[in-house]
Amino acid sequence: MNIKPELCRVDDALDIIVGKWKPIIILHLLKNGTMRFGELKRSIPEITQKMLTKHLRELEEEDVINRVVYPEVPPKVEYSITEYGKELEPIMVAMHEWGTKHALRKQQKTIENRG
Amino acid sequence: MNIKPELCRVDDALDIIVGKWKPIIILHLLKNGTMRFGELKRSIPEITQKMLTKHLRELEEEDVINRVVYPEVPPKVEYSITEYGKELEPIMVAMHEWGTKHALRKQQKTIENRG
DNA sequence: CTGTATCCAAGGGGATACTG
DNA sequence: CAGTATCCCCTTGGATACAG
Repeated sequence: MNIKPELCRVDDALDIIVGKWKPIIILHLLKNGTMRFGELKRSIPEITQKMLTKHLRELEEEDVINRVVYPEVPPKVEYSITEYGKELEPIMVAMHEWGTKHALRKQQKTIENRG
Repeated sequence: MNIKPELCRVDDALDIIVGKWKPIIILHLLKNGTMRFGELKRSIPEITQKMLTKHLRELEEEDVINRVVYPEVPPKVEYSITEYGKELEPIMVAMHEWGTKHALRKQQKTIENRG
């Protein structure tokens, strides 16, 4: 460990990533590049409009995503990951991998306790 | 991106890491290996006893740390990172690095807006 | 289609006092 | 020394209705 705990910036990263649906929003945009509001909504069936809007605004505020409004009727709004936001990918991958192991581990523990 | 958003396990990792003082607790134990309760408390001056206890219990529950009680008076309790918990280090490092950039970026933005 | 506005419940976290 | 026990506030997020 070469990170000094007192000087650590882990929380700065967590502040951006944490939010019930933020990781999955980021993953969708990392994967697809650009998506419309409704497209995201359909990709994440459980999310409410309110939370999708709120999370998107917060991610935009932190320069993780871009928001482009087309002045049409009906409205069309496209969201895309920024170059900067793309740098979150290694973190996502590392967490996904650790999370996969962890889920497996918990599952095995449950089985042991049953037997 | 080879992670399918619908099958993503990022949240499983976040569930373990998120908590006001959890990252810093993990970093201290990654760095020092083994620490006593009071030693951790002194290393994180702002934390309350209640939250330190709560976070330590949760991390123990997830096998990220070990808790060893020495039956002495006064009591002595030692916490240490598990081998499994050590696997969180790459995530911590990745988040710290991104977080450092992000903090710098926000700082520059503030300066721009002042000018 | 892409949002706002409002109300409400759950729980995370702080302050403080007490204990074996 | 290493915790518990209470009380209390604030934020997060869900449900629902409305709007340009």
